[in-house]
Amino acid sequence: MKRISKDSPLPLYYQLKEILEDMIENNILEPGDPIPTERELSEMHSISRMTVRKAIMDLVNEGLVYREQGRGTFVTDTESKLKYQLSKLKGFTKVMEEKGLETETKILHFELKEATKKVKNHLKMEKNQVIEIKRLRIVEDEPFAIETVWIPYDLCPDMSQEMLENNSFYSLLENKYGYYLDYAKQTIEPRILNEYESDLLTVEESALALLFRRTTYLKNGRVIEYTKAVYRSDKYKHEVILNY
Amino acid sequence: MKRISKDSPLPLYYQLKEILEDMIENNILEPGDPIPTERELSEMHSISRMTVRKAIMDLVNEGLVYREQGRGTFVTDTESKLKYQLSKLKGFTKVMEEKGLETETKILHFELKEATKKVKNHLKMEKNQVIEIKRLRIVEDEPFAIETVWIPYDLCPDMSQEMLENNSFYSLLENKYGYYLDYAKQTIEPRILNEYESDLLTVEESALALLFRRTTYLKNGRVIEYTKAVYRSDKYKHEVILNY
DNA sequence: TATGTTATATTGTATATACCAATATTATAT
DNA sequence: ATATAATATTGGTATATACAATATAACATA
Repeated sequence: MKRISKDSPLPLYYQLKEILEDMIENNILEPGDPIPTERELSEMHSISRMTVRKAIMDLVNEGLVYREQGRGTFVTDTESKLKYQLSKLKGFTKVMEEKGLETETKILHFELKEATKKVKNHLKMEKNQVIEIKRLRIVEDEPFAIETVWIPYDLCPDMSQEMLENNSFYSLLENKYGYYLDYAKQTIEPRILNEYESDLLTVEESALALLFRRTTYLKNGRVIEYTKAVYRSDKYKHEVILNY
Repeated sequence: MKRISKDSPLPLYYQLKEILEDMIENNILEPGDPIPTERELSEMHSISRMTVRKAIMDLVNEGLVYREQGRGTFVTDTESKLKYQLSKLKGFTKVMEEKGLETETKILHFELKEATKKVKNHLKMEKNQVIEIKRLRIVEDEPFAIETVWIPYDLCPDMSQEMLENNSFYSLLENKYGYYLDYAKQTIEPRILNEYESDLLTVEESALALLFRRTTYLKNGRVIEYTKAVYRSDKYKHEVILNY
């Protein structure tokens, strides 16, 4: 097992957090299991109990464990973990992956072009160049959604079709460009498919669908994408979790 | 201003938290403003810096303030507060109220009846009696949505139409019955209105709408309501915030 | 004027310690 | 066998202290 190093530049509480996260991730600690007590962890790793508490409180805030005074600290059960994760911003591929579904993406269109006024507005940008990408999302060999994404050219000047074919957009942003995602505003509307769309999605014309519009912000405040996506409604039910 | 009492049964950090929350609520501390430094608060209230930190860290986790090492602690700006609040479970009236819109509710139907199998399933209950309520939601004098709610009779045996006419459902649950709401699962689908619905909503027949199905859970794990609601889509755009 | 340095203020991390509160367990009395 | 009391365990609150990391302002120097 990983151990805590006092020489590491990482804070001690953070190292402990990682250790516990790993154990939960790898099911060494299973949902419902108690984790070692504060005093045990403190002795085990030769760090103070207060430092242990800091690590555990972080995990509580992240929803991985919960505490009961007098009883102990326990790994959150999967049901509640799902509840926690469902209101998070995640890419299409990742969402489907977590449901155990196989996905495929066909890029229908990849173009560097002048931004229309509307798109510029959504992207809150000065310059005029945007990358426009149209993709067909396929789940378990069935066409599922049509996405059109606009990205400010100056934020990803060397983005290519090939890169997108081999990586998810969000992972590119994080790993290649070093951007930190913050949040997205999304609106949902009902929609009747036009001929082009129903054709691509292999449903009868004028079928019902959901239209999502999403504007995604980086930590630095800039808009990194504006996306319009139509999801066929016969195969897909949009689900959200609302916490009180 | 409120002061901290060492004799209070409430923890010191909690009292400080309330004081700061009040100051933010009443705009004594405005969005973007720095709050007093940890050492200042520590001296002002004669409590230790660590206790001050605990109070502030709670506020950070609740999204009311954010911290920058070396600079200070600042009141979250309204934009981010909105972002934080939008993924919360709230009643219809409260949501509209916060947007500054006037609402009205007409109860179309209030009945104690046998639950159908589907409803029983959604409510995860043993007994058969449910209260079925149908309401027309009106915003700024325009019909907006039609809601049908099913509530397990045993959880609210003395619920009456009159009570609902004078209070919001969620506030009744909290204040009259002492139930604690936990979270809700909600699905969203596109829908074409039938004659009855389009009539009530005063839109042309077969207009587009959004159908929400919501199952709400209490802290004790029981389902308190199953709701189906159709919202007209010409006046209403459903908006959600996704955090990364 | 520009640039690097120093001082200062702020939050962040970490320890040691003490006692409190809630719960679980064990021992005891009936 | 069952209730009650005592004890141990576990997380919760609170203090005092020291040093690290970061940001800003003041200052010195080329």
